[in-house]
Amino acid sequence: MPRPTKSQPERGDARSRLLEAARDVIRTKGFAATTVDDLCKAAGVTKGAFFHHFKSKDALGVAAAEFWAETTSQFFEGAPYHLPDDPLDRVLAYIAFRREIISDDIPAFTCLVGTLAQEVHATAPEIRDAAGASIFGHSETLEADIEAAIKAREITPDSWSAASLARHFQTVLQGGFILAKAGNDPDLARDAVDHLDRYVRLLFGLEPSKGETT
Amino acid sequence: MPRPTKSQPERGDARSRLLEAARDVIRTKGFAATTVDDLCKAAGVTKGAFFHHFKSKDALGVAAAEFWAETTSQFFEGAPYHLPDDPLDRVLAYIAFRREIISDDIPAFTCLVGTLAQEVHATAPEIRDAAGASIFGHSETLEADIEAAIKAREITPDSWSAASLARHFQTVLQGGFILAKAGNDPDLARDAVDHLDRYVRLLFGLEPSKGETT
DNA sequence: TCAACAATACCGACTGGTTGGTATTATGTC
DNA sequence: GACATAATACCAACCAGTCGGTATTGTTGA
Repeated sequence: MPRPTKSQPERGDARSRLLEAARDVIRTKGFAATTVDDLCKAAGVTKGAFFHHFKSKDALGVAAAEFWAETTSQFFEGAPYHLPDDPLDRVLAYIAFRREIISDDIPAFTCLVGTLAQEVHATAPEIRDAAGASIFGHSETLEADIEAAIKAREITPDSWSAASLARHFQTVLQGGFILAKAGNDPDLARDAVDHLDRYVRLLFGLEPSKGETT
Repeated sequence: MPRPTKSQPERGDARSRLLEAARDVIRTKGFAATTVDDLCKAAGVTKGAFFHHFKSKDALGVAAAEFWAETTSQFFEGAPYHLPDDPLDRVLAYIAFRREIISDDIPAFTCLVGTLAQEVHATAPEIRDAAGASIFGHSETLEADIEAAIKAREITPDSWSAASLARHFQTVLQGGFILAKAGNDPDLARDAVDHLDRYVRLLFGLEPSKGETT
């Protein structure tokens, strides 16, 4: 008897299938333009299943943001940029990693919660706050390494903090995603990350990296 | 006989009233969540007027992006950051100006075409391209000053160009808008601009600015 | 071990309201 | 009266959400 495959829906996984569908469809079409039927079709479930697991479309939006926070934090926890002994090397490895995972498919590398926050910031506070928690929660995971790098490299920030710089990483990434979408060109996101790399090296008094051709 | 006021609609201005309404409503609710009736109500016109001037909702989206491009380019042409004699001073004055115009009302200072591009990048190429033309058209207006600053300050960019740095200005601004929305706090956009200011000063070998408290 | 029951998961037809868009008519201007 | 502009009335498609019902899984007690 063959084990059930992932594409063959199995009883009990409708909720997670819907969340995965939401992650993919909303990044492509946006939240408002995505219908409940779109999500059901993409997940291979019916409307009954949808409203069994989520009391409204907005509730799915919140759950999708939370799902994104969980899955991405696991993904980044397991990523190799934590390996270097030197904290600044870890910070630069994070930036290099973020550059590497920019693929050719725009919806595949852009940020669900950035999209959600942009779209619903004034109309659906619960979704906005869940999206914000994901973004700022992730930036907080960078603060310790930045703080350690400041100490290890013996620099004295003029008027910025580890927390502020960590948030700026997200700023540049989110902005890079917008430009990539506007220009329909993933290279624009890569350019953004290259400038971020250069900024951090300048802040810490390092030589510029060689590999970039912005 | 009193002159007609702006709030009293006059024959012939339905189109521009709709474009102004689109600018304000779409920045708040997003494009997909904004209905044609929303726009008619905000503009004080009827549906007949809407579809007289725009053959579809998407056509209005394109026109709104073009309207944004026109009005913002006029706004920035008339702004005082062009006054300094030194080109790098003009570049830094641009950044300072962008910081100044960040108000407390998020929809009032965020970017219509960034919102549009994010939302419709994969579903409405005409709107996306009109939005992209606005963003990249604006960044191109900065290139001459950056280029002149490179020459005047006799620096040799390691692997960046004036065009790439000009685009990065838009990256940081767009990203700052996303974080401001996600955190529901305009200060997050101001922090982004402060980091951009610091980056440019570092690139050109200047001392950090004093006034910031990021 | 197994019936009896309960809880959970899921299905899909249906509904009431909304949406983008159209057809027709009215009005002001040259 | 010809033309652009704009108001009214209307429509078919679509939307989020409901509801009655079924299938599967879990629990309980003898």
